Amino acid sequence: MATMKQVAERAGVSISTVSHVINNTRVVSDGVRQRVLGIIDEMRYIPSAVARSLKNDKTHTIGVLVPNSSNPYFAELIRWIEDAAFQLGYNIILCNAHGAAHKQTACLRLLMEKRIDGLVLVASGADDEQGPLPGHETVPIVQLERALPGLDADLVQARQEEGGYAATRHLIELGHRHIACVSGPADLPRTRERVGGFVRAMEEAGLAVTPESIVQDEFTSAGGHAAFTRLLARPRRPTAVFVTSDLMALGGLCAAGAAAVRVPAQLSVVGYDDIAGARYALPPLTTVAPPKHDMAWLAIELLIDRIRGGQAPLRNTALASTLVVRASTAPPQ
Amino acid sequence: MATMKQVAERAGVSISTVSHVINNTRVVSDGVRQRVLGIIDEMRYIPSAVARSLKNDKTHTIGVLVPNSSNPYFAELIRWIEDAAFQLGYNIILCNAHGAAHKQTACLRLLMEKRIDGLVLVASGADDEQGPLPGHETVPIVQLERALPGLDADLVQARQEEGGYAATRHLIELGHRHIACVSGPADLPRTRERVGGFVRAMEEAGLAVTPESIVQDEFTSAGGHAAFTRLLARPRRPTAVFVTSDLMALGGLCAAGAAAVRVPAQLSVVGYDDIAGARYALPPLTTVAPPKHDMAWLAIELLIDRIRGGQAPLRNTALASTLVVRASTAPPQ
DNA sequence: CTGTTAGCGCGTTCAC
DNA sequence: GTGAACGCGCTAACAG
Repeated sequence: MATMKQVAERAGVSISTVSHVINNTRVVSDGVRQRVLGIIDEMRYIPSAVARSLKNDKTHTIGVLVPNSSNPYFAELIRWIEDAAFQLGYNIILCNAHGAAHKQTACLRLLMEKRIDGLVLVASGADDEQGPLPGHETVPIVQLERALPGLDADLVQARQEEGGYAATRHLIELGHRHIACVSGPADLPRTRERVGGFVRAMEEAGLAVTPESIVQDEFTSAGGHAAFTRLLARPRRPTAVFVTSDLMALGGLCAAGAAAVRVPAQLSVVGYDDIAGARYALPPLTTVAPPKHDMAWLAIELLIDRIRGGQAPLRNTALASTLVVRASTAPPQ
Repeated sequence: MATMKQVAERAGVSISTVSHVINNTRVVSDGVRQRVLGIIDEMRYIPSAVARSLKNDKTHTIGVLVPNSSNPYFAELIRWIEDAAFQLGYNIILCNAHGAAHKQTACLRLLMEKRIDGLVLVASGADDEQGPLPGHETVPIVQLERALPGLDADLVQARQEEGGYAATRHLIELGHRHIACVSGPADLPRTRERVGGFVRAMEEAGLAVTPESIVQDEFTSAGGHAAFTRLLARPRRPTAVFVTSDLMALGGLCAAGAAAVRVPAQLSVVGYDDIAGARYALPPLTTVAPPKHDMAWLAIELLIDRIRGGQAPLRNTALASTLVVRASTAPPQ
């Protein structure tokens, strides 16, 4: 790979002239400029961002650390993050923490070595297993979706509790009285808040929330399938279910189909996340849609502002989600 | 952020001693080693991979360029790629080309500036709009899934034609005679090959493939939905459909449900890709499963071998896919 | 308008 | 067992 020095020699000018031609950082006579540009092209010279980074102390690279990038919800978020970052001149390094706080720490360490300019963190693991984050003091962090207990960093999230509330209200307004909630593991904050919204709506409507109103399982389609299977086997089935994630809800719809329970005729289902698959589920899934695009952009804009030295006080932005009503909900029979 | 020099001063040793302590690259007396390690910890020193890269001409970073990372198929592939790369000591920079060859070129240019050690390329755009790839001469490339016409690089793929053939055979063996194919745009090579397998199986079985046997639309759930809607409105409906992607098939199942066409009783459906959503579709989707995990690992291993200077002749590996039979296929009524 | 030069943080050769 | 010094490719301050 050609270097600036080689280009300079070949063009018969100094290194700095080449540099200035490339960066438009001072006036260069047109003749020289053309000649240099020609040589650059001819030698297929590509400037080294590595050397540039060493000099400027900026890599124009943002780390993105998520629990699992193949989860459709995160995948969609990442796509918008990449989009926003790229348009603003940044690349992203993607890491999966696989739900384990220790792997999260290991990834972060590597990202710090690579001298990322900033980090978008969608935290992994339960709160109580969080270790210290290497390098938090030196690199701006924006937390997405979930706040880590001891971490002083900007936070962009959607109002989870409100979403759970809206979803449950929707079911109540349709006339449902016997409503269950299928949720992921209780040690994940987002899940907990969504369930909180469910409980609030229920109590507000004077509907009882018993321990068996809430069924827990893994935060996956398989988990949703299992939870629904248990739920539907009960002697007294609910007429509606609020599920704390679309992935689980999709698994649930599948289980309902297998059990010959018709949705929404016999059972209404509301999901959460509005992943792409929800729209084409059978029936199309009513769900709570967090503003993924806006969250991603806001997170990146916030982060880049910090990277540029923005000293605004810590921001904690909670965006509103919208209930998307499709065909999986209807009045009870 | 602390530097090696600062650590050295604080520890009262030379820079090179610190370096050797960190890299275990020569014997250091135990007392000094411990002291240095202590200071490193105390100062929260983290070595700079940027400086290291400049020196060694290696970034331990791999570029991953895909059409759209939020597509579940690519998302799953990326997850395995990240996994493999991380375990072998590499990070990935993720870029979306959004199906446009020119954006692909732009991304690649940036990746070259960042001096990625290698590139995993899932090519975007139609063949005829491909421009030259900046820096192909200097950086090893492994193509995944799809070969670019003029590009001499290793290729890892799954046998598309064979998959289309197996899917169609499955339908034929179930007793179907009137089989349609719903495919993505014909200018995408993968689609074309899958359709090729469909045609071969049909002809081999003496079944006519007429122009109207093949319905084309966008490579999305919406496209699949639209294609199925048109297909099901025909006076003489097929009894089975081979769909060239799960995303389209899922949209198709949704359309079938809306048209009150029962799957598989009235219509068998086979998809392609085995994305996570296929397993929990309604009914669970029979589909062709490319070995995503193996493809990702093979691609990364090949790439890293090249990065380390491997001079083996160009490898073109085509892995077998497996037909996963679920509940969306059955004999015709 | 152009050239010279001093680092950026680190690995490595050579000398002690 | 340890240190001094050079250079990776580039930017920017300074000099002309």
